[in-house]
Amino acid sequence: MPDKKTMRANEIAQAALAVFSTNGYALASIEQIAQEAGIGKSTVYEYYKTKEDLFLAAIMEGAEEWTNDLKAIGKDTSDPIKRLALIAEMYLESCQEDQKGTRMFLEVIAQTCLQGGIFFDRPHLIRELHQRIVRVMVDYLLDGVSRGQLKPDIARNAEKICINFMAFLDGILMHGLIEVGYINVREQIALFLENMIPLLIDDADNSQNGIEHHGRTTQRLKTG
Amino acid sequence: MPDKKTMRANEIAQAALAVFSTNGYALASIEQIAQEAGIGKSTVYEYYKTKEDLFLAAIMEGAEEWTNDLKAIGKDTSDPIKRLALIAEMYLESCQEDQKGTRMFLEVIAQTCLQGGIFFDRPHLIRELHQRIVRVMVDYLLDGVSRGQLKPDIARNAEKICINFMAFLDGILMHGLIEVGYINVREQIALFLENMIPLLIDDADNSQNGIEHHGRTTQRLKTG
Amino acid sequence: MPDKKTMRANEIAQAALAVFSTNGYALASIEQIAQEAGIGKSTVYEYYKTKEDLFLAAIMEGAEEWTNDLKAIGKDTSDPIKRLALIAEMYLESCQEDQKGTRMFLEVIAQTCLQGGIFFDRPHLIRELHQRIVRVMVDYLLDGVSRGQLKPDIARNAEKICINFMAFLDGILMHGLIEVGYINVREQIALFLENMIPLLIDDADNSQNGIEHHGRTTQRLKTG
Amino acid sequence: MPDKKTMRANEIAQAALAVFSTNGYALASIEQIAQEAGIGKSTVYEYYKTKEDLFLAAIMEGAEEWTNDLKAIGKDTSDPIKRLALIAEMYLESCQEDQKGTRMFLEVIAQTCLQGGIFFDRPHLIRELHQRIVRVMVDYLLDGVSRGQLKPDIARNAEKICINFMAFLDGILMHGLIEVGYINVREQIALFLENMIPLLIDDADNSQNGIEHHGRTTQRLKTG
DNA sequence: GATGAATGAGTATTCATTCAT
DNA sequence: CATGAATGAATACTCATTCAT
Repeated sequence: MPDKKTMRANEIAQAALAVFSTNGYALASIEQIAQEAGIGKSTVYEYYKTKEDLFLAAIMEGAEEWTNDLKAIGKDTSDPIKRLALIAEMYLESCQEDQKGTRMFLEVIAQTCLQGGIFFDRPHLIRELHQRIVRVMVDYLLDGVSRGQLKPDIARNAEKICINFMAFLDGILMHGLIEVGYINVREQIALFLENMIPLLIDDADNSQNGIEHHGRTTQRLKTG
Repeated sequence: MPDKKTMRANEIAQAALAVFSTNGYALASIEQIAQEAGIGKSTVYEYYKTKEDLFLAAIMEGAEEWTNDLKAIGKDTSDPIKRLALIAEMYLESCQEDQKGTRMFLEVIAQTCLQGGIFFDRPHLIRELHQRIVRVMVDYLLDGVSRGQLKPDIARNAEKICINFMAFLDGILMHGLIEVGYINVREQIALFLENMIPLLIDDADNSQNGIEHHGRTTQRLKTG
Repeated sequence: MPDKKTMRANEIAQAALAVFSTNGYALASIEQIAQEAGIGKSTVYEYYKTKEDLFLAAIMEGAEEWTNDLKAIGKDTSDPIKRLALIAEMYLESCQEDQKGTRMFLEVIAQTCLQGGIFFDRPHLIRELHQRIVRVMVDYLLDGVSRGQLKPDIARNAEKICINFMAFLDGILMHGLIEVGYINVREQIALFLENMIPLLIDDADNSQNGIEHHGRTTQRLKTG
Repeated sequence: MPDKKTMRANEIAQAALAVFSTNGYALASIEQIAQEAGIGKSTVYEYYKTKEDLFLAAIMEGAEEWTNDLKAIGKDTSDPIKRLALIAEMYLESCQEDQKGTRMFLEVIAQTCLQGGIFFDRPHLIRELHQRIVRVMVDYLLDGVSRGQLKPDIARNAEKICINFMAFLDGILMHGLIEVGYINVREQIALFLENMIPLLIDDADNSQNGIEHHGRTTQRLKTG
């Protein structure tokens, strides 16, 4: 059970996450965050030494959530294809309402590669987060292979496949952000999965491994 | 032959593009841009009324370049698959040295979807740019179909396919930005193309249409 | 008993009044005002959102003082002629030392009628102040009439008379400002009063109403 | 006949007068003035070394006009009372349309008494202008006296009377500026004259000196 | 003689951060 | 522990003025 101090710190990080993801790091002000958290401006500094620290904490908060959601998928189903679909669904949801997820991703990249950005000279922090997430997804694939649900030869490429998958998801969400109403992100993802899945599974083995027909999986995505 | 005023304006936009893509909009100062352009701070204001205007001009400058490069590919070859590979190559190059392209893309998205961002309440500006680029790529696909080089039934999905392609490319470049040295973007793209190409072509027709074997195409990507 | 915040705000407004009346709105810098108030530049902005706001507050501060002084005269004496003399005296004093009063009046007019001035498109703010002052003076006159000290037929013109009186006072103070040492404002006002007073009083009634001889009143003005 | 250079300089001064009187010295920009004059910004500097110089020239231009108008009145009539009325009329007109006159007066005072103002440390320039104008008016009065149209004993006070008259006129015009629509400047002036005139003339002598009845004079003012 | 182009000095305003209470 | 108050550093933008052509 976390002590009071830690709980308060988390509340503030949550508020910060909301504000940072709405306005971006540069345009977000400590005052705004304090208001969002319902506390005084200087109280923020009792918990975080600098705005950078707070941003970092907010990122960690978000990454934690994200990783947990990702891991939860592993418990929901053991069908690797379903897992991919659920991951896609998770990404989709992250941009459905407030787009918090995608926006933070954006901000993280910006702060990592822009000179003067927070992570510009500590890219390892981000790299670690990134790899933690990749690892979970890779494990899903390898798990599928070891259960005989996925083609054995993808094991070799598992990491690349996952990275490409994530890259696509992040990319399409971003394009969705700037083309709201024009690009139907859900359909785009469904199309992607439709093409991707056959590459992963050994069709001959499907019926024998208790994997349900994946037309449904992607169908579900398409119809929301 | 552009007049002096226009040329100078372009020079400044170029300098701005460099600084904005390095530091991002918020952290870039007019002074920096002026220095980069080798002129005085207030001279910038002789050509652009506000920082926002300048950013817009820089974006347009970049988008123009980008679209031209994209269109040039159409003249280099009429093989649609080669065209895709060249597009991928073009994206790759954009992040190889200075990453100007990807960074500006990042900044544009941020300024479009962040509250208080420059394009937040004029998203049409960006949408138009985006669609202009999509259209060129779609034309390449449809061209391939009409020449019988690509499967006829992709025509229906041409736009979605292109958007997914772009989304992936943008996504992987970004991941590449934060995982420099760890992710080999070139290989990731090669893998993506390897899987994508068979979906586009009608294998039976290959030999008859003078399309060279695409193993080579992706091979070239892999080995740089 | 005003709270701390209000008191500080007043202090700053006082300082602003001093600086604005010395340098005028355009030439006064926030930094100067902050120095005058003995605080940091940005502290000013904790109390006033903009320079305009601060100017407005300073004006109100000044107007408040002015109106209070004017009203105090009503308590000092009930002789309407004496009241006029005291009003004149008050104006005189306002330009004797630092000329704060006249200068602010100048600045207010300028900001009201100059395009781009602060009050140019909200003249009602100033009009209200103006009328508040006129009303007090008019009341003095009407009071004198109802007590039988002034001619009954001036009641009809009371407002015009007051406005002319104020106009003259303001005008002569201004001329005094640019002719320091050459124009003796005190004597000019005395002359004006000398001519004005007979128009207000019913000479026949003087002795009966306990009004002292007004030669003295104006005499006092002349000799300071 | 003025050479080309002088004429151009005058044109510019005229344009400056227009802009300065509209926006005030501080808010007027050289560019605006250049535009008003239909020339390039830097051309202004061919004729006037600094903005201050230009303002000075504009003032002189205005003062010249003003003095000429004032002197013209002397030629229009030899009736001193009529002259006063015409002077009042002249002031009135100066604020009827564009209020150029009053605004410049305002600006001159401001620049004279505000620290950092143009005339702050060369008040003699303004004093001289002022006195030139006073002198003309004084001459009118003395002329009236010497012709027996005005009371002999006002000669002693002639200057004071004129200054008070001017002070009033300037004052009422200013009040008119901030109370447009509420104060009827014309009526206020008429009232002032009504009270002033009897102090100047020896009623008994009127018929003998060919002065028309002055009710008409002020009447004309009242009805515009 | 006229001007387009360039610029430095100046100013309002914002905001992360500190500190006394 | 929480915070109101204070502030310095940073930055977009303006404008009088200069100068080469």
